[in-house]
Amino acid sequence: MVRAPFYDKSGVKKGAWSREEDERLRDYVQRYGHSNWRKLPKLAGLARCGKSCRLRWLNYLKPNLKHGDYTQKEEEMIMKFHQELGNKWSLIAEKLPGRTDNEIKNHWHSHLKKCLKSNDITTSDLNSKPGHDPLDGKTTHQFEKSESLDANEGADLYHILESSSPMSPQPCYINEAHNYSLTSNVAESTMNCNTSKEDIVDQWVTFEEFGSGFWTEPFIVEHTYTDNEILCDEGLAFFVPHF
DNA sequence: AACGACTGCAACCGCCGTTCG
DNA sequence: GCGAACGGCGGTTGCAGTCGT
Repeated sequence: MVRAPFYDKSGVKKGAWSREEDERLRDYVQRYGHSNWRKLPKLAGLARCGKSCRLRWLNYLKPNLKHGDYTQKEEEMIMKFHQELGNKWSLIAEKLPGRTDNEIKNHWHSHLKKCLKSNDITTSDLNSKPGHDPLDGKTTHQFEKSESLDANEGADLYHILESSSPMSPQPCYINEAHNYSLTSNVAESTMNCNTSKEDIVDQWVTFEEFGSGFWTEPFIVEHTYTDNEILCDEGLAFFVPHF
């Protein structure tokens, strides 16, 4: 899937990163920060160039990153923002917490571009119907899946967006009153919706209190949420059911 | 089972803007 | 003002895995 590791003529290592290199880089950045990427590999004992280290950190090692399946909401957001911003992947990535510009760009080229093309979506389609599924009634392999989720038109949606990777645990807050949790980076935008900060924070407990089964236990949805409850302005909320 | 075509994605490359001496 | 150093960004590439024949 990735380039095989090799050394260029100046002795700089290229290609796939090993687990050991990842650990070295993560340890160094978490301990000392990354004030100078150019000097970092030398100081961290890595045979990589600074750019490579920076890329690896931003796209893979940085905490709070999400990897893997995109939700329908995320895909809609990517398409909408791409219509507005063009190939400004870094700006689009800012709108999707946990996603990197590289990952969004890849996903766009491998999935969404084809969908958009085959469905012949126009800018007006995407902009004129905020909150409405712009691909309603169209069928591609990507969105047939989504449609099946929303089979009951007008009904509340079940949205479970994956949280951070177990490889990079982060503080996670549980709202006992509503049986879901919010990751810290989206709490602000969610609070703007309909709840005061105190209303939420007082009832949260930390992720550590879950215990070790968190990442292996299946999620059970006990409550449903509308689009508006989940998506507020530019922030995404990540819901985790209460155990 | 074998093989070629296709896909997905991590990583590389080169350009551009900013900062600093 | 100028040039070097650096960070950031978007486009592109390489290749393992998957799919189709």
